[in-house]
Amino acid sequence: MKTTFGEYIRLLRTKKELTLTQLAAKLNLDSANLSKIENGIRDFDEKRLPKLAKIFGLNLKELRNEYITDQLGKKIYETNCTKQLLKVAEEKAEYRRNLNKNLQTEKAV
Amino acid sequence: MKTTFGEYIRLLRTKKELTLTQLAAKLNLDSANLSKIENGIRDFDEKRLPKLAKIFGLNLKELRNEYITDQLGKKIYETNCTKQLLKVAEEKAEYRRNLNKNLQTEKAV
DNA sequence: TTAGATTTGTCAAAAAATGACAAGTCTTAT
DNA sequence: ATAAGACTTGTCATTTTTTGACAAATCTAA
Repeated sequence: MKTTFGEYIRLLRTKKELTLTQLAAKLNLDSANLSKIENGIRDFDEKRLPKLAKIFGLNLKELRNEYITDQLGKKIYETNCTKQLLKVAEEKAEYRRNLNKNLQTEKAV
Repeated sequence: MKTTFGEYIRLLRTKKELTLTQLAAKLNLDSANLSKIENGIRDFDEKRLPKLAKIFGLNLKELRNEYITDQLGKKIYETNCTKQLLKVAEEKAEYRRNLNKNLQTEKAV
């Protein structure tokens, strides 16, 4: 998937020939806001992922992966983060994972 | 730098032998909150980066890079994003950059 | 113990995200 | 041309999240 999450939703929606109003109703949200989501003006709320998965018969885990990569991609884009810096960010994530691991073993003692 | 941004601040602060109260004053914030920042309970507010750079005689751009890699690293950590998914996220960032580029040229027409 | 440094808890204020609705544009069928 | 439906845009109240501020606790060294 090399689109934004909003474009992805639009793709799913049009393939099923649903209108904004119809899909919005299924998702419990306003069609105007869904329009903004598809157009990248607003974010899709993570708590609706299970509903979205169900509506389109998608695997929730995979959908969530689409979602988090979109979120991260957006942040990478917004911060103008180069590949080089992204590597540093990944190392810092790794560092946090280790911090957490150490906390766990500490607790065990 | 393979520490969190909070730890980094603490490092800078102790190297200069400043107390939380002293540095907090220079940064225009509460020492209790600075403590939380150093301990990773709260985030450092981006708008204070220029002040922070000045206080410690750091290059603002480099400091900002430390900051955004920390922010991204935190998000990568929190979302349990694997390296593989991170690659996807980077591709999506690239996609957004192209979207934006096309918008610019469209405007020109 | 006491003083200073740091941490933790809490709450109000500020900021950001979301929901809701009205009014607009755009397209298509008649 | 216009009427209907689909979509977009603007705005504002509500909700949620983040931040600032202060009190009280703990910790540490003299």
